Formats: sequence, C-alpha cells, structure tokens
Amino acid sequence: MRKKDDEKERRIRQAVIELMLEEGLNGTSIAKIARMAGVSPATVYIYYENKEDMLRDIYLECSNQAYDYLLNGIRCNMSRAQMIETLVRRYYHYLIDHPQAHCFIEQFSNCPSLSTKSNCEKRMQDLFDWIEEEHSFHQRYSRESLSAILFYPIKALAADHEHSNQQKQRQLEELIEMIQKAIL
Amino acid sequence: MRKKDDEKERRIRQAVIELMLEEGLNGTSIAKIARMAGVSPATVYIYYENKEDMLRDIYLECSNQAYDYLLNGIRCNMSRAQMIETLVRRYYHYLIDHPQAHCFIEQFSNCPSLSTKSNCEKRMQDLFDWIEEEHSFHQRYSRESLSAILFYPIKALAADHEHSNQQKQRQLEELIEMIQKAIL
Amino acid sequence: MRKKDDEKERRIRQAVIELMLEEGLNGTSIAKIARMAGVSPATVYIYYENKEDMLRDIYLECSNQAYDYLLNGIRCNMSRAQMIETLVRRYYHYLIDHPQAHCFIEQFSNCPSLSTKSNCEKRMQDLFDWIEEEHSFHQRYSRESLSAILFYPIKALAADHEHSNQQKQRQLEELIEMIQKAIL
Amino acid sequence: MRKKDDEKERRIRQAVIELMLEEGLNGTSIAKIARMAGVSPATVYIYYENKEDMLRDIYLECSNQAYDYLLNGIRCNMSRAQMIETLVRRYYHYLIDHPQAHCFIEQFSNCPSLSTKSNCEKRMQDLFDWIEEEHSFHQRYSRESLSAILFYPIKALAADHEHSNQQKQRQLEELIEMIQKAIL
DNA sequence: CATGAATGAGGTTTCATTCAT
DNA sequence: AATGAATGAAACCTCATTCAT
Repeated sequence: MRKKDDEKERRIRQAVIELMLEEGLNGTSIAKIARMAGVSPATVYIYYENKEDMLRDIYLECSNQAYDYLLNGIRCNMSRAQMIETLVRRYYHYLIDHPQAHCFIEQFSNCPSLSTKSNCEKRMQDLFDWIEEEHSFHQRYSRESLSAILFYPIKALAADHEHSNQQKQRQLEELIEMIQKAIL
Repeated sequence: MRKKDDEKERRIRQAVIELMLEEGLNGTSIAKIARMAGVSPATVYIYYENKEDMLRDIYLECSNQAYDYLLNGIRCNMSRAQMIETLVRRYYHYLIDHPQAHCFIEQFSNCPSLSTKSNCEKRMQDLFDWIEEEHSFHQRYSRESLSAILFYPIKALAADHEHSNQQKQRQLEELIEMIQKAIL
Repeated sequence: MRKKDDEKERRIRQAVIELMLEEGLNGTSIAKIARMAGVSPATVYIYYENKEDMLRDIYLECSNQAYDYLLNGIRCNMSRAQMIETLVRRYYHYLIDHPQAHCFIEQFSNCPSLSTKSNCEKRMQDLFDWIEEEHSFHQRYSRESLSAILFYPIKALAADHEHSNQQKQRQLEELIEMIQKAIL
Repeated sequence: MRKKDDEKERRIRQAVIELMLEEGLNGTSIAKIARMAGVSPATVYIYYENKEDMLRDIYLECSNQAYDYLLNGIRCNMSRAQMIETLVRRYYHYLIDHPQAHCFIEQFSNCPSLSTKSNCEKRMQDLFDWIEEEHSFHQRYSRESLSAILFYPIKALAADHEHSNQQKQRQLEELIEMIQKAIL
C-alpha cells in the first residue's frame, strides 16, 4: 500500500488558506482547492471527511499556530508593561506575516454555520493561565476584557490597507501605549 | 433597474440579513432569499442588478445605519469621558440589538471578493470630523487608533455567547473604564 | 411567468421508464434522464423534489395505471371463471404491452431503499372490494392468496424471453386453466 | 485472478448480500462492501475481476444454493401431491430463512444490465429432469407453467410484511391447497 | 496476497441568472 | 412590476478501479 503523503496534505492546507484570501469562503471550492494543490478532488476526501471537517481542521491548526506564536514571545522576567508590548507587537506581526491564515480565521469564525468558538477560548485561557502562573500577574480586569483590549484593536490596524507600513508602524506604537495605559 | 420602491425591497433586505446570520454567506442563495421574502427569484433582480450588488447595497445601508446610530448618541455638551462612554455603550447596544446586521457586516467585510472598505472609512471620518468640529476635540492619537480602541474590543464582547447578559454588562463597564484610561 | 410544461413532465416520466428498462435502476441517472427528455438536469428538479420522490411518483402512476387497466376489463355479468380468465389475460397483456413500466415497477418494488408497498396493497384491496361488491363473489380463499395465484405466475410468463409469442400464448391458456382450477 | 480461496471471499459474499438487503443495488458500492467485510477495496479485485463479475458470481452461488435446497427435500417415494407440498413449503422456508439472498436475487435478476436468466432456467430444467426421472412424473402441463404456479405465488407470500407469521402460515396452507388443485 | 492511497468520471443537487408570460 | 419555469455551470461528494508498496 501507498503511504499517506504528508506533502499532499500540506499542499491542500496551503491551497485552502490561499484561496480563502484570494477568493473568499464562497470561492473556495473543493475543485479549486484540488487544482491549486495539484491533486484530484477525490484525493481531498482521503485527508478530510468532508469540506466542513476540512475547514474546521485547518482552522484549528491555524489558530493554534497563532497562539503558539504569541506564547513563544513571552519571557519570565518581563514586566507587565513589557509583556503587553510583546503580546501586542507579536500579534501584529503574526497578522501581517500570515495574512492568509488571518483572513481564513476571520472568515471561518464569522460564518455562523461553521464557527466553533470553543478552541479559541480554550487556548486563550491557556495563555492567561500560563501568564498568571509564571508572572503572578494578578489582574484587576477580567480575562475577557483583557484579551479584547489586547488583541482586537490590532486587528483593525492589520486590516488597514490604506496606509503605508511606516504609518502603520507608528500607529502600532500608539496603540501599544494606549493599551498599556488601559490595562496598567 | 431599481424602479418600484416598495415594501418588497424591505422584505428582501430583511431576508438577506436574517439568512446571513442563520446560514452564513454560503447558505444565502437568491432562491432562499426569495422564499423567505415571499417573492420570486426573478423579482430580486428587479431591485438589484445582481447578487454582489445586492450584498454591497445592503451592506452600505447596514453600516450607515450603524454610524447614524452612533452619531445620534452624541450631545454637544458632553465631556470627553462622557463621549467615550456614550460611543462605546451605544456601539455595544447596537451590536446586541442588531445581531443579524452585525453578523452580515462582519461576513461581508471579511470576504475579500466582496469587501469595499471605502465607505466604512468615509463614515468613520465623518464621525470624527463631526466630533472634533462640535467639541473642539483635539486628539493626541490618530483617528485610526482611536476607532480601533473605541470599537474593536466591543466586538469581542458582543461576540461572546458564553457569559450571561449580566456578566457581559459588567465587562462592558470594565471596558469603558479601560478605554477611557487608554484615550484620556 | 411561464406555465409548467405538461409535455416536459411527460417526457421526463417517459425517459425514466425507458431508461429503467434499458439500463436498470443503476444506470438511470438524472443526467441521462434529462438528456433523453431533452431538458436540463436542473429542470427535473422543478417537477420533482428529488430523485427518490421522482421514482416514487412515477411508480405510483405506473402501478395505478396497471390496476386501472385490470379493473376496466371486468364486466358485471361475468361468471367467476370468466372473471379469472379476464383478469389473468388482461394482466398478461398489460405486462407485454408495457414492458418498460413493468420492469420499472419490479425494480422499484424490489429495491429496499425505495419500496413502499402500501399503494399496491391499497389498490389490490380496492380491486377485490369492487369485485366482491359487484359480483357477490364470496371467496373461500384469502385475498392475499387469490392475488398471489392470479397474478404472480403471469409475471414468470411475461418475463420469459426464451420462447416465441406463440408458445407463450399457449402457456397463457395453460396457466388460465390451472388458475381456474386452483381457485374454483 | 481467483487465487487464495479464503475466509475472506466468504466475508465479501456475505457483505454483498447483506448490503443488497439493507441499501439496495444502488447502495452496494465496493467501498461499503470492503468496509463491511473488513478488507481493502483492492482486495475485492483479487477475488473478482470487477463488480459485475462479482455480482454475477454471487448470484449464481445464491441461486444454486436455493435450487439445492429445493432438491434436497424431494424423496423418491413421494406422491405427486406430497411433492408439490414439499417443494412449495421448502421454497417458502428458503425465502424467509434467506431474506438477504432472496432480495439479492430479485434485484439482480430484475436489473436489465445484469440479468442472465440462463442459469435459472438451466437449474429449473435440472430440477424437473430429476423429478420426472425419479418419479416417472408425466406432466400435462409445461415445465414453465409448472414452475410459474409452484414458485411465483410463494414470492408474494414471502414478500408480505403486513401479516403476522401465523397468518402467513395459514396462507401458506391455503396456497399449497390451491397449487395442488391447479396442477393435479 | 493484501492494502490504503489515488484518481477521472460521474453521481445528485443547487447556484445565479434569464426567459416568457 | 412581477413571476414561476428554465438552464448551464458548478457545487459537494462517491464511484469503480488501479497504483505502489
């Protein structure tokens, strides 16, 4: 028997998130995915039960990847201000470095027939658990409010395609300052 | 086309935003829209050139409605803190009072093949123009950062379906406090 | 608006029963049906909810047609022997005159995922009700046994493609004699 | 092919006739067969040239099994009436004891693209050859008519799922009486 | 012998849109 | 203006079969 080809699965996953950025959830059909991945449409169904499962799987991988990226930036000896800055900065860079993954995540999680917020919340809890444990970071604010203030404004900045990178960089500094003031 | 302005157009618009919440962009087909609006599929094409146009039109109406709602809350004699509180509070209530419209807007604006950010930004500019004019509200921060901090965290709160209304209300107060600290 | 085209529905129905004879249930796809009927595959779905519904509908029409054909042959002044002869003869001629319909009915009613015996039994009851009412035909045997003896052997004869029509005609006379002996 | 005669072939055959009863000819795919038999789809092609061959092979085995079952019931010293009773009774019990095989045979032999009546008729000839030889059973009626009267009404009885086993038993006695009257 | 991977063809159904009334 | 009929294209998915191990 033939072994499952990891490279093929990777190509399929890559095709999905590319298409989600180029054509949107609507335009991301199995046929297009297969064509872009260089496989037959039937092959997709070897790696995933069905389209919904496929999107969900890839969504989980993407969002886990994002959280891992955030966590990896945190160091033990950071001050609270530094931690905020690091998280915000890393999140921003994740968004602009992975526009496809971000676009995919946003489309997926805004689609009522697909969305399963559960994972997001679980990972976010893990993140805060870890932060609080490592830094005895006792918060005045709820985790929900913290994550809302820390990450959501950055989405607005990353989604902005009107301004130059330089301008956006300046706004990032501005936002970091504002968020620090908000939390500390 | 756009000839007989009618109650029918309203029913179509209502059907679109309801379907976008119930079935997502993918599940919102002309046939379903027509069925839910109680008209023929062909009738939809009397009011809108094609599906993309239809979505864009309805998107503009929805987002304008949202901005109008925000603006209407602002009074001339407000302090800056009051203004922030009012804007945030109104935005939150708009989101939970119009879940369909909000869901529609998010799906539409995250879909790369549809999105036309232009209007959003124009309306946002109008909002800030108006605020600054009326209140000689000179800002230390850019408009982009302000709107990011003012409105995006609230989306996170509105999207949360895990907590009770009471809990969300408490978090709203928290967020208002944080946002005021951030900006002032 | 366009009126539903009765001719089109007839052509679809005709295509279905022709294909069932030529290619079997397996080979009777919507695409082939549409091609043979000279319509688009999508058009089939204007006339029938889905394929299963379509087959069921056409099955009911075919089996009703068969029962009507049988009933029409019965006259009030017939003796019991004459009635048996008439029913058997008419059934035989129905089968060889409508090979497509018969083949369709047999395939349909033998397919476990489709079959809905109910109508058959209802019509068979009607037939016996009518016979008994009109002819005070009090039976020593149950209706089930009667219909089994009257009609099922004829299926065997009609299905036989090895013998000439003449030979089959002789066997029909034989069977009539046997069935009369069995019942009377 | 047909190399390693194995328990596997039995499992495949069993899966085929089970699926034919549960899902019909349409629902009996190689993939499902393989899954149910606990083998790989490719393995099926070791034992059978292709799907059509497989169905034909299994059909022959099933119908031979049925004829063997019938023949085994006949004893040399039987009267003609006894022989009729025995054949009918055995056929009935074969049908209700092997619903899967029967359903498979009916679907197969009614499907125009598969059917190969030849074997049936050959085995039926053998059966009558044997009967006549052993019992100097000179018939007034043709073999075709005899087999039609002997076996086909029983199919109707076996297919009936409306009545209780007790009721069906009574109808079986009725049918035996009728068939004896018809033939003798 | 046995298998899971792979696939082109084709399955049913729905799509956005136009036609004819 | 309004509609139900009609449709080619395309959606998702499964098919029988072969490949490579």
